Amino acid sequence: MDEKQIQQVRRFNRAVTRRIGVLSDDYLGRGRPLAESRLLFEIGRDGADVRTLRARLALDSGYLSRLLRALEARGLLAVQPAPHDARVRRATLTRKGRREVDALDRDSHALAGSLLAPLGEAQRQKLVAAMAEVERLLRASAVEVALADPAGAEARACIDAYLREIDERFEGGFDAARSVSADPAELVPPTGAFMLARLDGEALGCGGLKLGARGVGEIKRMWVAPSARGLGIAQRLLEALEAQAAAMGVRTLRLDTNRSLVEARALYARNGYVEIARYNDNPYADHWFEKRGLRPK
Amino acid sequence: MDEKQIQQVRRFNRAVTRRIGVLSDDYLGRGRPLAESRLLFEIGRDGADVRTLRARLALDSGYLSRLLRALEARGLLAVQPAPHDARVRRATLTRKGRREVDALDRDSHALAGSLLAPLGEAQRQKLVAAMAEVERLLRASAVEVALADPAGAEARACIDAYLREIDERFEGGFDAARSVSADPAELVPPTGAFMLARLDGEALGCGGLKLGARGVGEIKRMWVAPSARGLGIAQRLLEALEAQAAAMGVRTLRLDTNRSLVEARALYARNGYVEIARYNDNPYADHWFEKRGLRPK
DNA sequence: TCCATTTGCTGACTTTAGTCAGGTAAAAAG
DNA sequence: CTTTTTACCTGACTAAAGTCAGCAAATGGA
Repeated sequence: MDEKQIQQVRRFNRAVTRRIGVLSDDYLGRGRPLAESRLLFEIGRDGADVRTLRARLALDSGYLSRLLRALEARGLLAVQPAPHDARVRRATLTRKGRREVDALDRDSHALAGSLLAPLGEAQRQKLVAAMAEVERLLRASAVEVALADPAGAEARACIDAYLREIDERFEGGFDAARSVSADPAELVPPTGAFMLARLDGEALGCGGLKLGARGVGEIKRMWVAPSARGLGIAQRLLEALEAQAAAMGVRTLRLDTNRSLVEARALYARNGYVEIARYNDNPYADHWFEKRGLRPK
Repeated sequence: MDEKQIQQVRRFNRAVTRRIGVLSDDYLGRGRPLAESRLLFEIGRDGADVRTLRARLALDSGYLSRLLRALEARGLLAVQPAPHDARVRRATLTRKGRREVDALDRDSHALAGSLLAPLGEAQRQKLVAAMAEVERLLRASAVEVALADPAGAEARACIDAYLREIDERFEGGFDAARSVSADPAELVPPTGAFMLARLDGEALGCGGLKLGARGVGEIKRMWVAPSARGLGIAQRLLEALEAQAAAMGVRTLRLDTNRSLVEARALYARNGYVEIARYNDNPYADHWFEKRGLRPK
């Protein structure tokens, strides 16, 4: 990795945590402990389960409980058992609590404004654009790709979303029964593998690998959530699948795809897949690709 | 101000404080209080005066003293009177302290690397470029422009730097005695005004205003430190001087400039100054500008 | 039905961060 | 040669943040 790049990231970290960190502590403190402000903010207008809050704010159970009691005592929120499971408790803001959150919101707004205010319009636009880019790429960098159980809840959600999407995009829709199989049961060792991409624990992409005979494997079920496209996630899923395939003895990877999936074709072409003749009778496929010469690293 | 811009800044703040803020606290904590880590880092390999540390870290005198004692007790640093002034005390790292800072340094390096690692080279380059842009513009946004005493230490330093620079840049050098006067004494009310631009308390730009007869004022001593150019500081100094001039009854602003100061001419042209005939006998001036119709807002 | 697990709460801590009111020595000002 | 200011330190606080062990209710599976 380039040393200059790392130096720039470090300068950025220092500059931004100083400027923004300190400012937002001041702004959002509002005379109340920061942890309480963050908690109010995180509960938000719709309320939230205590366990969700614990996970999102990474707080100790005891500490969080105490914070909730303190805010409850001041009439900012109420905690009740959740309807579906009485062990779980749900925190909701009172009217007074919502007013407080509104005030926090205004402060956060003012903080953002105070960063932009000294700049001229041209500089503002540049700053905002650069911030959007940094945010986008930090999101991309936080995505984790890992092996997962294709029968698990997250995997099923991804696969369902994938099937719904191609049913919409393919001319004439899509019926899994008429296509080539890729059951969850096939996508586990020793007959295959399955990868999930997660951001902050939420699954937003997947890809499957199905092993065939004589060192040939097939890529199936490649999908990325629409909200997360353009972050290079498909690329990383593909790389992970290739590495996994190679480790499982695959030397040649194949895949088929529909003419409506333009981005997918571009992805495969970029990664050294070349178009070949039809190798299966999948009625939904219009293009067939192959990449030879995979090696375990 | 554009609401969308503010929303983007807020999203950025959230994303960055979550991703980077939390990460760097974890990384740089290293089992020791964060304040101590920051202090070690700030002392650095060359050591630093205690008062400098106090200013840079914005710490209470007593608190800082205690932090220094704690690190001293663990043999990480030594504090001695400074040679030139025995009230001032200078903190320097011991060998053990330097090893600690090296470790912190490695961690910070690793943190930066961990942000870049999941990305491909193209994304990395984009991220690093966007970070540099954000950092640059946040610096610009943190610059404060305010009236200052032109005889004060900071102002004198800026004016001296200005004179040295034009002595270098003008063909044949520059001799203040042969030019039009702009003594500090003239640049205070009621005969003038003086503005300083500061970043984190450090002066890095100035501009003077000298009042003449019949609502005519003259801009003098416009200068920005080379390290801070390209941030739009001159623009903000000029705007501040114009506002001040208008408030003091000026309706027409003039200035002269040397042919070697190309950026300055562009600045004035951009701001509605039009070139006029020679209005003084300054031997160093090659261009004369004027802006009419100033109004107090 | 019983028992392990999950979820959240309480009490009793510790550590970290930060503030404030003096006090002392050195240097600068008068 | 005083007086004032500067720079730093110490002691005595407080508030915020966080940790840990143990407990009790609800739940789900054996």
